[in-house]
Amino acid sequence: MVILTSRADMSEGQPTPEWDINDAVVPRVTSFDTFSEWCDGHVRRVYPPACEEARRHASGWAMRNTNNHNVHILKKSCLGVLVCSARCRLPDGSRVHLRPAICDKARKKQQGKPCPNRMCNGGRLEVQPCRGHCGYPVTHFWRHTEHAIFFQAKGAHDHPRPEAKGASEVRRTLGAGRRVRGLALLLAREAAIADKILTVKPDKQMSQNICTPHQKQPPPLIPDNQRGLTCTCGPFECSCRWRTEHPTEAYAAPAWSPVEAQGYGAYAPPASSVPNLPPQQHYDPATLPADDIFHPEEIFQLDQPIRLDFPIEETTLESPPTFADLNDNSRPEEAYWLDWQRAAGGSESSETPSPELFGNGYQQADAYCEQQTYPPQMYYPEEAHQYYPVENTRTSPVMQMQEQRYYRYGQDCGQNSMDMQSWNYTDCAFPSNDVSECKQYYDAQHHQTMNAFSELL
DNA sequence: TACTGCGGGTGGT
DNA sequence: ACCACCCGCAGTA
Repeated sequence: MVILTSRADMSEGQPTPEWDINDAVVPRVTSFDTFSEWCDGHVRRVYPPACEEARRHASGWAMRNTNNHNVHILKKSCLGVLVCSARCRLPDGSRVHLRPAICDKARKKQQGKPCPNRMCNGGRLEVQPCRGHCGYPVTHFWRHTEHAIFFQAKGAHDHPRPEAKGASEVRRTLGAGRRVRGLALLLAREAAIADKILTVKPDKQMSQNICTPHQKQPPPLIPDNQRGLTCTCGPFECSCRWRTEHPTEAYAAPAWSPVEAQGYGAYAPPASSVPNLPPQQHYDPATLPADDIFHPEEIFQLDQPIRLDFPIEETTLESPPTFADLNDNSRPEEAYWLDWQRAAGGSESSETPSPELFGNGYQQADAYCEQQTYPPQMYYPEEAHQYYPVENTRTSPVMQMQEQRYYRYGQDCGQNSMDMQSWNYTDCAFPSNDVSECKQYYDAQHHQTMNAFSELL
């Protein structure tokens, strides 16, 4: 069995192999990266063939298959994130960011549904498209060889992370049900959800997925930096639960303006560092009332026309259509649902606050290709050590440099290392005549990254 | 019902 | 030529 090592362990002092997903031949590697489902920025990774997540081309981002007419390279493009058209805020200051359905039909059904946030005034769900790659959606590329699975991401997501895939899956899996009552039940269900994820779908962990089994850890139901908090107020009423995660400044962010909210702007993605997760809180799922299952995706099943624009009707203003209202619901359910998506989707992202918290920290994403900010803007300088690791650096596994073996679409062939493809910045989607421009920008940003990083060390 | 991968096809650059 | 994107199909869960 191949012993997998994290890149952090092996990158130091090692030459960086250069390859591009489109290279005719890709290097054969002996060490692999740890799987991360939240890759952001221009990232290259190599996973072992046995890595289940890699085999499934898993991603925390909502990636849909894109036909690139290349049977050897699977291409996926980011669908963005489902947000509230009113950019409403939860009590903790964060915003709604759900996972868009991959299926076009299902995604269209999602759009136009009332924002599940009861505190939202007339907001409706809409897809915030990803424009993180030169104005186009971030793309992921997967390429399989006999000995490795190559992954390459192009572009930096300019939107918050959607809820993790597991959240929506679990909601679906849990099936129809009714309501939850009270915080204890909410918490218990959170635990049950995580338990379900870890037991029923062990290969679909939402947190930092590490291919090495001994490194696999369950996602925290409550982020580490919140775990110490205990309160008895409900998630929507609670004003303390999430506070430690977000500095006060986050709440001083200017109110969202429709004019300037065409997008969230450049999103500073967190590094996918492997958190040291404390033991899970344990709740016995068996204690959950079987008929009390909350069914959040009901909001996507509402039989109402899809609205591409979101006119705010008077009645809407007076009585905002919310999930609770539409379902004769009480507050805790929706609170829980949002809490749920935060807990599930935020298992890793909770390591870093959702970027919408930062308000003016966002940059306008209108500049062509300028949202490719490397490094990500430091919203929390004090946590720079956490944010700056390898995720947005050009990374690659260590190769055997002595006897390079290359694959030509699966064919194994020996090759001199001098023939290695160099990183020629064609990973930028610029047309060929714009590559140099992109390269200059990339170079500048890369140097910026290194300088900033070295200062932090 | 939705996810996923595949592939034909279209339109823009 | 390359790109994003649309659509339908089939297999799967």
